[in-house]
Amino acid sequence: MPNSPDPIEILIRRLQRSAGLETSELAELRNLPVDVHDVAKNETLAHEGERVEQCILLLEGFLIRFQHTRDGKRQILSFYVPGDIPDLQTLHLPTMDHSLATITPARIGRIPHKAMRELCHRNRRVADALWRETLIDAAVARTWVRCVGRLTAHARVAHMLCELHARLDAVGLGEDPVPMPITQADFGDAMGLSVVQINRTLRDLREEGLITLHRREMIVHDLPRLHHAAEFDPLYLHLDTRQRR
Amino acid sequence: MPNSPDPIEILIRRLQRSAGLETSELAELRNLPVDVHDVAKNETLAHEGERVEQCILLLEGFLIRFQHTRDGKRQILSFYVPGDIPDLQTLHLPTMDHSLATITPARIGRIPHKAMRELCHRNRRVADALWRETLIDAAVARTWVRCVGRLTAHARVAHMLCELHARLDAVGLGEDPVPMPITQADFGDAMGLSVVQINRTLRDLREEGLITLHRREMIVHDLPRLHHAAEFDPLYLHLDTRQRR
DNA sequence: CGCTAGTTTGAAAAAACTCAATTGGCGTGG
DNA sequence: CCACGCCAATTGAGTTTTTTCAAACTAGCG
Repeated sequence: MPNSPDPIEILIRRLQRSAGLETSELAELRNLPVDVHDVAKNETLAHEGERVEQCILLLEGFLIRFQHTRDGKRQILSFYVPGDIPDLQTLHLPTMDHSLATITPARIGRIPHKAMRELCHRNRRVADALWRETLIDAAVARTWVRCVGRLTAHARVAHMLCELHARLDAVGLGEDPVPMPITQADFGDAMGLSVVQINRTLRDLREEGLITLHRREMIVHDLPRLHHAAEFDPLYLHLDTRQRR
Repeated sequence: MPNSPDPIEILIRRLQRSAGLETSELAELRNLPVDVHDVAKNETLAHEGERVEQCILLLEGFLIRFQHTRDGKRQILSFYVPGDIPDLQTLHLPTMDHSLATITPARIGRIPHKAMRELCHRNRRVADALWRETLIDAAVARTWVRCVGRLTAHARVAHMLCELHARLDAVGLGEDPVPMPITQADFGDAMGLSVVQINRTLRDLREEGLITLHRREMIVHDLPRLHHAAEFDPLYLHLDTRQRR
């Protein structure tokens, strides 16, 4: 795996999306202890019910958060892309109410809760920036509910692709071809659809000239029409602080 | 409408679920300015896209949070019961990415963001307790995704009833008959089902001897079997800090 | 070169939706 | 006090969407 940039710089870039932190605050962030690991594909990083003592900063690769049903079906609740902190909520809810797993080989940084809590208590602006990150994570989950509950299969799949594209774009991975190492089975478990339905929907989207998915990469042929098909409004991602709409 | 207890006491009781705040911190909370209003049924309190400057503390009645689809369908994202703070996330994401409305006559307290932010910056334990509340709200949304995405209609409806029961019970409203002023159309919009399907599912649950819904009240005949039918595990509500499971 | 994970397709079955009509409860105005 | 009107609940029936099952196909990888 290629050398990543300094993990803390990835965190800083994320928080600077909204926070406008000062030099002294950046210095504090740079003092955080980060334990970097490489993890294979399909490894579970934290199990539902488990109590965790550190947060994960995703440096490279893709993660999913999921729950199971009694009959063994899986519901994916979010995808995580580089720069995300998938379990930041454990800072105040240390018991996992879902599981976290890799879907690609990944590089992660672990930061102990203790260090993060101390930093938050020393510096309210950093705390607020982190709080804000957890709120965006929540906004994504809410919009996911609308997507699964009320959109057609066609719009649902398009919506997920729009969201992933927007979030990847925000970390500089939005240029064609966009990395999209997500199997059709994963898409199905994310949108509450069967693999068969996902396959047919992706074929429709391809035949409409919106996107092509091939070899773990996506080419977006017509983003405005894809957005329209998905009823996608990026407001809920709160990607910048400037007022929209 | 009958006189409520002091609004701030309702907030304090909520935060004390987990926080164990000290006398001085309670005094600070009691200094928060709260503007109490009565609101009629079916009033929208905040619209998607709007920027808000205060938080709402729900004192009496039920609220919903929802989004629309292009063809006018509605997806309810959460129900709120007395004691909840339905838009606490606006403290750091002031632009609403969904709407908030009453489904019953309600009494609400409005607390300016400014006062809450100042309190949070003076007192990190209060800030952490509020942060934790927003994280639980997020956990509820995530579990809602699993519910809508992967459970059968039968389990979905049962799950929603379990959640409402558990949350109402946590604020002392869980004794039979449980207040449940939610129409079948609302249930449908919440679980991504049609009214017809909700009606038939509720009939099934009644015929199985699990619950009776009548005149805006619910009687729970067999809570353990209802939990089982719903695949309900209250872990995600993080209702107490003691370790479960 | 063969294995495996993932994709693709067809066809029948199941779940849920829509449409349409009816019923019931309750508040309001006469 | 009763009739009307409205909102909500209920039921039947036909249709649509999506699932399930089964099988074939493809591509990367050891």
